[in-house]
Amino acid sequence: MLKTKRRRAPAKRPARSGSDSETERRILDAARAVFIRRGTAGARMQEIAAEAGVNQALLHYYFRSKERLSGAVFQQFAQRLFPAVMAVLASDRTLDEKIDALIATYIDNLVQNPFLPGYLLSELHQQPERVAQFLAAVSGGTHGEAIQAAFQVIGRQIKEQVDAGLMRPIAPQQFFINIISLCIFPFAARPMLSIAMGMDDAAFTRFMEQRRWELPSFFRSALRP
Amino acid sequence: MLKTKRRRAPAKRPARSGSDSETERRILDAARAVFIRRGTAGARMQEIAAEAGVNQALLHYYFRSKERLSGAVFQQFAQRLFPAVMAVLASDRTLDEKIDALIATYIDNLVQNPFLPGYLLSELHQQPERVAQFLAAVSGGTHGEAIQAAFQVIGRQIKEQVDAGLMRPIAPQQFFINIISLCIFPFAARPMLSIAMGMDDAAFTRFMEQRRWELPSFFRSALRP
DNA sequence: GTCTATACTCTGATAGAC
DNA sequence: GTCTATCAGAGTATAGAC
Repeated sequence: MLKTKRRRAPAKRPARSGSDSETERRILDAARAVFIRRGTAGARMQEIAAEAGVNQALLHYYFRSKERLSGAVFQQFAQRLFPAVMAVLASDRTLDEKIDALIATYIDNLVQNPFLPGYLLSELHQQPERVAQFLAAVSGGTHGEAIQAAFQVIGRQIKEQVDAGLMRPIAPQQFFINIISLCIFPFAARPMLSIAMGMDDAAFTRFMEQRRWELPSFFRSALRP
Repeated sequence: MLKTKRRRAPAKRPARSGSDSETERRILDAARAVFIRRGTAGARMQEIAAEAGVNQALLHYYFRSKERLSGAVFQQFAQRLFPAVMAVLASDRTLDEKIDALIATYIDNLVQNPFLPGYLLSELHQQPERVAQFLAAVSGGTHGEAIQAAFQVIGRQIKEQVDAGLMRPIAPQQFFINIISLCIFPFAARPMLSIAMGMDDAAFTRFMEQRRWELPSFFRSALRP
């Protein structure tokens, strides 16, 4: 006998033309919360339904499948931080100003969304198909050209500083990754740090406030000639 | 009618007295590989069995449940890097020597286990019960006293340098987290970086070689007065 | 110790009433 | 649009032969 085809054909979908319905928004909010704390693989549709205060069938009515729902959530999260960072990189500010702005942008955003790094890193680590989705989400059709262009600008600005004897040479990639490492890692590793250093929530908050203040000079100092 | 009790009572377990059997080792190797690439929630016992070249029943013969198998794997990974780092922190080297040794220890180990950070961060992020297990694994009965002691030593060493006018002041926690951020984050974020900066495997390797070489002076420079 | 066959539970998804 | 009831498949775990 034949195995039944894995899943049925697509069917009607809610109009979605005008504004998203209140219910749809509630479901998305709940989905964000649950996917972020369990990861896509560990999340249960039932838990999302309960958190949204609706029943499980409605999730499928609005989003058709767990796959699509998790995709929608990932998409939103992937776009959360990137545009602001790109705006800074591509702006016409000086390199020093960009350093300050990058650190402020990252830390201020992540204090609002402390679990974003853990979620995104986990998803990208565990689900290779997310990689393409991430690229599409962040580059919005530009195929990463904007990113490469931004790096060229940074590279030029670094060279100017180096030639003027104001900075030691560093590859733009190392420059950028040093900044985001210092900003993002403490959030991604928060559970580990909480253990190793005995930090409760309040201590972590104080720690990040101090960090937001000290990082710019730490980083600039590192690049003095 | 009664619902049957969730799971049966425990039963016999393999002797495990002497050396681990060849099969048990093969299963653990396969489990490590699968858990690291799918995460605990996303891993399938069947995939582990296939990768080990045995069948699924054997996994339960040796490890009784997915829960225990994943616990054993997590335990091993949690201990992988920590002892070496603690040894450096607690040694009687100078602060400068410790900086070099920490960076070398982290990067050399992670080059061998590039997916370790992503796995550990994901697990700790998604499974709160892992937190206690992690603490137990890394502190091996010392209840974190060794960690706190190591931080006190670092704090004292920093103070000596500061008093001698050789270093700008920094909290030991910020000092340590700066180092591990710069070392660990690029591995944890490798999928993201590969996209954003168009790095293939070879490029990433070159990038980390350069980094291993440059980070010590970058970091020391950051702390110059 | 290792295998095959199977029991049992969970979970995503659908049908159909309202 | 929303709910209840239910299905079908996936997934873990066990029984029992060898």
